[in-house]
Order: sequence, then C-alpha cells, then structure tokens
Amino acid sequence: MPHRTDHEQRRREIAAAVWRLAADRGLEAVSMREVAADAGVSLRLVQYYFETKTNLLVLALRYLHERGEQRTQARLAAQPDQSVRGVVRTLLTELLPLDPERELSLRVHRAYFSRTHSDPRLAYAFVHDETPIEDLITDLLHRATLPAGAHPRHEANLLVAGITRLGLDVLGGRFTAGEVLATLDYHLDRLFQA
Amino acid sequence: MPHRTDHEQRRREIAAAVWRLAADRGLEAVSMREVAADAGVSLRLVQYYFETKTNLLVLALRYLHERGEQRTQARLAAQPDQSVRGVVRTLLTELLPLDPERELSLRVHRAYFSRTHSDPRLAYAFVHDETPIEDLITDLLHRATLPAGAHPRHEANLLVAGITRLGLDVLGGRFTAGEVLATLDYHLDRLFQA
DNA sequence: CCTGCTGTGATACGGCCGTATCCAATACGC
DNA sequence: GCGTATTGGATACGGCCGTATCACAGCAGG
Repeated sequence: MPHRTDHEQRRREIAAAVWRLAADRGLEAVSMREVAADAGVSLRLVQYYFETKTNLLVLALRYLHERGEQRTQARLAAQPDQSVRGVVRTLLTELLPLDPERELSLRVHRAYFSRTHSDPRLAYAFVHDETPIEDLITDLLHRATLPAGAHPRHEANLLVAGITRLGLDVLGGRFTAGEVLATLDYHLDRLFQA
Repeated sequence: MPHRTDHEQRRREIAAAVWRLAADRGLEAVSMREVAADAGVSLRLVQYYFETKTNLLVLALRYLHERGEQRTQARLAAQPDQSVRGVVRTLLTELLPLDPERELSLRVHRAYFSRTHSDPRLAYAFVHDETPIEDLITDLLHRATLPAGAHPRHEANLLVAGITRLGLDVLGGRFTAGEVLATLDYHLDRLFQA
C-alpha cells in the first residue's frame, strides 16, 4: 500500500460507485457502507476522502457534470455538421439516453432530482454546476433563419424542457429513443425548413 | 363492516399527512412515525389502516391521482371556452402549479418521482393510475385545423413533456408561472393560427 | 352476561444509518 | 534510521427506521 496516493483519482473512483448505486437503485440506496463495498474499499476510506455524506453526494454530482460537459464539447468538436441546426441537435441529444454513458448520467440525475429540493447544498450543486442550456439554444436560434413569427426563446424553452422530460420517459419505457428522436427531428424540420 | 369509524375517511386524512410531508421535505422524510405525528394519530393507527409503508405510499399516491382527475373534469366542465384550443390549454395548465392545490400535487409527484424507478409497486401506481394525456391531446389536435405539415402526435409529445418539465422548473424557481404560460400560449398560437 | 371482534395505545426488537474513536502500517524529511 | 504525518482497518455509539407484540377498551350477537 503506497504512502502517497492520488486523492483526486481515489475520489473519482469512489464517486463512480455512487453513480452506479444511484443509477441502479436510487439515492436512498447510497449509504456510506454501500458505496465503500461497491468501490471495493473500506468504510473508513470513504470517510477519509469525503468527510461527510453530503460532501460525497455533492462531489459525485460535480464530477458527473464535469464529465458531461467534456463529453458535449468533444461531440460538438467532432461532428461534421457545424450548421446551427446540427449544433442544436447535438446539444439536445446530449439530454437523451442514446448510449450507456448518457444513460448513466440521466439515471443519476433522476436519482438526485427529488433530494435536490429538500437539501440546500445539493440544490446548489444541481443548479449552479451546469450552464443553462436554454440560453445557448436561444442564442443559436437567433442566429438562424426561422419561419416568420418564430420566437427563439419560447421555442428553446419548450424544446429543452420537452426533450429533458422525454429522455426520462425513454428511461421509464414510456417511449423508445427512436420515437423521441422522431419528435425532435420533426420540430427541427419545422424550425429550419428550407 | 366497521365497528365505529369510517376507514376510508381515516385513510384519506392520513394520506393527506403523507402529501404534506412529501411536498415539504421529500419522500425520505415520510416515515410511519412522522406521518402519524403530522396526522395527529398514533403510530399504531397508521399501521392499523395501512399495514405496511409501501401500502401507505401507494394509496396516498392513488388518492392524489383521484383528486387530480376530479379537479381536471371539474375545470373542463366549468370553463366557458369549449373549443379544441381551450380544452387543450386546460389540460396542459393542469400540469402547472398555478394554485396551491396544483402546486401540492406537483410537489408530491416530484417527491415520488425518483422512488418510482426503484420500487416496482410504486412504479406501477405511478404509471397505471393516470391516463396518458399525450393520447388525449393527440386526438384533440387531430380534430382541429392545424397549419400544413403539422403532426399531432409529435406536437402533443413535446407539448406534454415540455409543460410537465416547465411546471417543475416553476417549482424550482427557474421560471415564473407567467413565463411558462407565455411559452404555452405562443405554441398554441402557432398551432391554432386562424 | 358473556364471548369475541374492532379499534387504539404503549412499547419492544432487530437492523441499518452517519459519524467518531482507537490503533496499525507505511514512507518520506531530516 | 528515526520520528512523524499520511493512509487505512476495525469497531463502537446513538438514533431512527419498519414492523411486531402485548394489553385493553367498547360494542355485537348468542
């Protein structure tokens, strides 16, 4: 056992255990003991690196946000279609469980969601760690040629809120990913009709 | 038959305590003891009328759904504007916290939401107790004259999902009720333009 | 009148929780 | 090479949880 371990790395490994537990069985299954067991370390270690449970939950969420933003940036940079429509579509499909990683993110967010409104520290982390995507989409829509009378802010608000909810509906089996993508593309067609 | 007391009535009173606790402090604050204290009865009584905690949570949710459907029916019957647009608007504004009763409903739903995906019995109650409103809206849109190329199913899906999410955003203070109503009316204008 | 079922109280039990404490092993600065 | 800060294990503590048990009041039907 090395003397000098990489705290940051350790914390990320333990946070990943939080993600797995929260995604599979909800936040109420995330206890210090369960996290330790899932991460393959002792209870004491989890205490050692995070001090308190609230801290653990907040940091695990922050790490998840970081990873999400990196993923979004990477996907934006990598895609061939750099049109406004293409960028908007990429931003919105980040909110859907289209691969295991995005599905994990969504499940963890769902697990955190309720607690977010009864625990102030979690609420802060939940709200402040992410840039409001509505503003981004609104700006992008302003930059494009839309049909007469189209209102970027109202369009962005419903798109973001709707796709966010439809992503959760996919998790819950109320819709398939294909159905949601069809709905999304229908609305993009409507907005960006040539 | 019951000896003295009205079981149904008792259960509803206790369920109301569940609502209050869940709305204020989340589902994790709903313990048998807290519910008993909030309802002003003994722990034993809660056990007596509901047997188990899962039962308590499921029935409390069912009562809430019942009340919501009655409220929707009443509002639909009472409103002067019986046009398709008017009915669609009423159905959708039922999803927003526009008065204390709808706000309570929304807060309770938010509290239940996460647990819904880790507890099978709650999941069943959550999904099966409510008629899928998307189908209703889709039918209504089919019945109306929409702009060329408008697709009722896709329009209904985004409207319902979006307004559902925006209602929660109002609870969280990310939007005001006025902003959300403006977004809703913008989209209704778009669909029902004369 | 008594037997028995319904309704209610007080309290006990075992379990998991978050946190705290005590202690052992390591490896670097000196 | 030795002390000491860092890293980690084992275990204890007090609290709340869901559920179970024991006791008992009052009305019902024989």
